[in-house]
Amino acid sequence: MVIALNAGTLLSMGSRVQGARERARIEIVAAIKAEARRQLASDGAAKLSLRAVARELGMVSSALYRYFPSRDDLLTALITDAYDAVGEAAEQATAGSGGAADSPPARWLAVCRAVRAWALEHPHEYALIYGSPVPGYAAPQSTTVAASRGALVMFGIAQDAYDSGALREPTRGSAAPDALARDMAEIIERLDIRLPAPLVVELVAAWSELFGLISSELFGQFNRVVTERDAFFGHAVARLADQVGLGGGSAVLPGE
Amino acid sequence: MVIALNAGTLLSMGSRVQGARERARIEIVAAIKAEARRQLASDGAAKLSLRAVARELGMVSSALYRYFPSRDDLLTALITDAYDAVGEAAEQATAGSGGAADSPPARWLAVCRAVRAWALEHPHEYALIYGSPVPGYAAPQSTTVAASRGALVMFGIAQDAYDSGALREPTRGSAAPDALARDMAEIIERLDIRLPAPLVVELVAAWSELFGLISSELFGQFNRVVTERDAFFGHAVARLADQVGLGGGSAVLPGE
DNA sequence: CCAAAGCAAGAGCACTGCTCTCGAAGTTGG
DNA sequence: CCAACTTCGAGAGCAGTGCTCTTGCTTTGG
Repeated sequence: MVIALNAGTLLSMGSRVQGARERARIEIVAAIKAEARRQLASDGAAKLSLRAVARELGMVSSALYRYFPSRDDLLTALITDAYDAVGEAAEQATAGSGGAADSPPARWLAVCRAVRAWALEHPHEYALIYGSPVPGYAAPQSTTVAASRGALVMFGIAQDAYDSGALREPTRGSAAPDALARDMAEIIERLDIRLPAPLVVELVAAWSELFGLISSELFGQFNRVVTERDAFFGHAVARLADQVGLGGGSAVLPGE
Repeated sequence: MVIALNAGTLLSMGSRVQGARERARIEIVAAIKAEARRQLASDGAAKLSLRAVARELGMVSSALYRYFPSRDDLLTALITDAYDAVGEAAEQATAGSGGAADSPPARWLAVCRAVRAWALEHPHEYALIYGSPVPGYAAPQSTTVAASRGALVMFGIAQDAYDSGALREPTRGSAAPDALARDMAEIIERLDIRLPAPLVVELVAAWSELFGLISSELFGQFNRVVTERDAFFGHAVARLADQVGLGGGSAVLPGE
């Protein structure tokens, strides 16, 4: 005896699911993604097989195409999820253990460590988003919002430090070239932050370099070169913090 | 009428090729690699197909297995070649235009630009070596020698600067943790350089971060974020130079 | 209650990496 | 010079892949 709910009501209620059909659909989509993630973790993106996923789920391969029109679409879904996961890891790192009360350098370090930890735990998912993009495949627009989540955390830390005056101007070396002003203005507006453009340049560079450090470790560039990875990463990341004006001078970093 | 040459003589003469058979073999191997590189450039590593390579070369697919026992072996060969290519690009950047006579910061910048330029010209080959490793595949020991070629160039620049006293000690921020001393000693010995361990830590970090910058640009992380890529890269790399003690203070960088 | 839409299943196409066998070439020692 | 030996190319074949199309069945909604 279900009370009549027309489509309009449902739409206005947002996330409420109507029939058993749709309920089954989102469950199946979730099951497919879960199984795909499992195979991704064990064999890597290149060996992710639609047929194998279907087989494991007890369905025939062609049925899977009702939920994901192609293999790349499945991968895109996983990519978006991965961006969300690393973004959430970063956010939780600032929220936890004192959270915003901690000093900006400590939060910076915590976020970097959290991102690295996530990457080490989910190497193939990390490779999916920060490694080489699959075949000729270009990440669709939809992923960009999820992608900026992590960066936003870093920018938030810098914003707090800047607002409280704890940020040293990063004027060492040559200043940021004027050509970048337009790009930075765009970023500042889109992320709704209030920071000077030169600082944003440093932040973007630091964010990018952070993934250089993580990728190098994860993709084997440090094999037989760096064995004390925790110590190396901690030091390098502290230097990145210094580069953007955090943690220099009097502030004492919780060192290795 | 061929003068008798036994195996010993040939071995002692090194690269001399004997029969038409071996001559043909190295030619065919080269042709296979060339065609594979062509397909790599157009379709990416994941779509590199042994059958397609063979087809294009007018041979049957099974014949190809006489030269490369598996697809991964072909990829390994391409990886080694790619490491060599980027290493050579880096070396030529220091050799050309004044070469060692140029100031260390200028050479540093030139090398970074050369590596980036090579990456932009050969994105798929770059992805092969600095992107996510293919499937579950671990790069064999043989690639490590070629891999260190590029890093060696950077270390050489730092060495020259250090020897001539032009290097500022990079003591800003926290010092490198002691745990890294062992790793750095190993690097110093293997690369036959004479630099203090803390400096080597900074160099390794900078080398790693350099590939973060390049990978971010190449793998789409800068899409709709940074459009003035030359300017951004130049600035970020100059800051990396500063980080390792090059180019700070009085030296004037040929800025953007 | 019945048409419409969503769905699973199967067959099938073109492709892949890789193995095995079988003759034809090339190489080498007597 | 020729017989034994090795290397090679070609073909067939296996197991797997992404993806499409058709055929019925079930759920849904007017």
